[in-house]
Amino acid sequence: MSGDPTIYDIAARAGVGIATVSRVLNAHPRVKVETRDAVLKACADLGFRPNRAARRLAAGGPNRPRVAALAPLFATAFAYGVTRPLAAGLAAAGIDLVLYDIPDRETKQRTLDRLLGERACEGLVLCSMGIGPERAAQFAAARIPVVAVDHPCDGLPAATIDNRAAMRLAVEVLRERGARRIAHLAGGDALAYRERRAGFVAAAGAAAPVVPAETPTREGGAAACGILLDAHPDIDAIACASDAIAVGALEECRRRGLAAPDRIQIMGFDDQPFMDVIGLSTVRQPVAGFGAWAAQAVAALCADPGAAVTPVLLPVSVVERQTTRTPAAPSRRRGR
Amino acid sequence: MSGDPTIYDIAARAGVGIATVSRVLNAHPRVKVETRDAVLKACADLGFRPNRAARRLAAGGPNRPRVAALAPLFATAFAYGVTRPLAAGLAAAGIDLVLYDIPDRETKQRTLDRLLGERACEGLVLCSMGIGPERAAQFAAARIPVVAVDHPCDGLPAATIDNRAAMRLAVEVLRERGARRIAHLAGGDALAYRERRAGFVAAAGAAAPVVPAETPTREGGAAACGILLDAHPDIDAIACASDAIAVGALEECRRRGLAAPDRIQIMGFDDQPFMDVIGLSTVRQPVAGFGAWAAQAVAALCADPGAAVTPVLLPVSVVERQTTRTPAAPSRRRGR
DNA sequence: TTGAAAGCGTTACCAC
DNA sequence: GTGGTAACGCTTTCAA
Repeated sequence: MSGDPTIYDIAARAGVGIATVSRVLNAHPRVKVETRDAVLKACADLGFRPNRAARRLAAGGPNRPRVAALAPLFATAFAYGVTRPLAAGLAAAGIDLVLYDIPDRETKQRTLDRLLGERACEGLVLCSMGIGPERAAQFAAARIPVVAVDHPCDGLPAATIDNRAAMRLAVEVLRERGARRIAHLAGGDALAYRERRAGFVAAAGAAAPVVPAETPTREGGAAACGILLDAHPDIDAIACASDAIAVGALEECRRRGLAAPDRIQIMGFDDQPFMDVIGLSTVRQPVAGFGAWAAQAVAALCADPGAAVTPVLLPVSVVERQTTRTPAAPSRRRGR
Repeated sequence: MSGDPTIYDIAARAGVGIATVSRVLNAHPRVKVETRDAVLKACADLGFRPNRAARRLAAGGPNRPRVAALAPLFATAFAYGVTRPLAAGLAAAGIDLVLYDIPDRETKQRTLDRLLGERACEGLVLCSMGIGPERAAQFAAARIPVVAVDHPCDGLPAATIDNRAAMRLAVEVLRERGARRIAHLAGGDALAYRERRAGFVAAAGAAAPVVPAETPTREGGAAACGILLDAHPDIDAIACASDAIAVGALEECRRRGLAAPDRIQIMGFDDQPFMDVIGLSTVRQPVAGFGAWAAQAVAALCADPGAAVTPVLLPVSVVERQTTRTPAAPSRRRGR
């Protein structure tokens, strides 16, 4: 009576053999109704749940690999943009995808502990997050390949963009469109946001105003924008750490009667769905490319742990729409 | 040499015992380096992949339930809106979520076959799709609880909305706002779309124009809208089967110089993120509610197959924004 | 219709 | 360090 009940417990309680219990569980045709009911009752009484591992082992099904993906599903559409091609790519490779929403650091560590402790997966995809070297060593020791996406990680193959360069590019475009006093609405602690911020400082100078949004959401963006405009009413352009922040900023500006792009120019980051109809100029990043790369990379590594997976630096571009001034016709500007 | 290689094969090839192979695989400290390398080489040579079921059975880890969710991840944000609370709710219940993207009928059947054949899950969530009675019987026989979301299904607990009534409500609102010649841009074969169409016909009459979009996307919506306007230039309102279709229609109308809401009113369906900033009037459905309900329902059923799970009919409401005429101030209208 | 017993591929304990 | 050898919990013949 220590752990979960097994078919032996059920068999004993129902006064039958374990083979009979198994038959009942598998809806085998030739079982007397009374015995069946007795077994079912015993199952219910004991709260019996068949052990999946034992089942699969005995039944001899295929040993399908499983990949765990950790991502901050959050409010943002980013993780979803990555998830879809990931799911599709893994399915094509006959790999199951177990999705874990990681809202905070603690959940992340707990999830990683579990994955490791229970040997719950044959591969790991990290979306927008990294792991320390000890962790990486643990996974290496457990022979579980790990790849990262949207976040570089020492020693792990990763698909990333150059967030600094991307933000520098955004600032340059804003300048070329006539902006003189550019500010930055930063995101949170995530590395990508910190890099974007660093890129902004590098391009706009240390004196340029930077206001962090409490959360990388519309609400956070609007609030941060309010603080920014109160402190620096003369700002004429805002480079934002994400589209959500940018939309919030845009709303706040409208609320204050500051027209975009004439009075103030606004640049987002991501190019989420519908940003084109909103008319937000933004830095486009290859969201689907992240997912596709991760699927291919982790599948290759699962198939052959020695496979050579090359990290990639995906290209970004700025898409000029209605929140930045027009140089000529709306165009797409190449990135780095 | 019939199936996959086992540790016995590795042991034989490396000239060691299976216990040693196991030690190597688990990064046990006390293994001579040479033996370790020999084992590793044998593993590589034979392409050995440890059997997860056997591992877990022997290691005696927790028998964590697994729930499979089938959803058309598609272009729409709908499935994602459902997925997040589902992932969160299941995680809280200690249940793993395996996500399957179901782009078409064939994939669905194949996936269900696999799930059943391999007994790959302890619970199933169907998003925006149903299963036939035979299927349902198969899952019942396998004692795998199934719940549906956004799609009613005979004999299965489901969370749904009344799509007919919702679309009738949309038509009514449009009428109250002065629309006289209302048309419908329909979605695909999915039941929800068919119901919405039926609701439209019921409210607007069989003579009202209905044009199906090739795909329930912006492109599909724009194309269908073009066809509609060519055939019926006098239309003054369009009730759309989804937000994506509505946005496409809105774009097409703008392209033709038809101003919304003055010349033509447009109503969406879903209330996806950012529809408020686009200003689309739409029928809001409780996307997150679907996911939360499914998590709770399937978790309850996993814990106790006899649990009473009540189907729910979630409320909808129409949100009036800038693509419908204003009655007074923009307001939220209660649904049914 | 049912029971006994032989695996399924690992892990882990116990000797050597 | 390393090799036997019991488990682990279930499915599946094979007889009865």
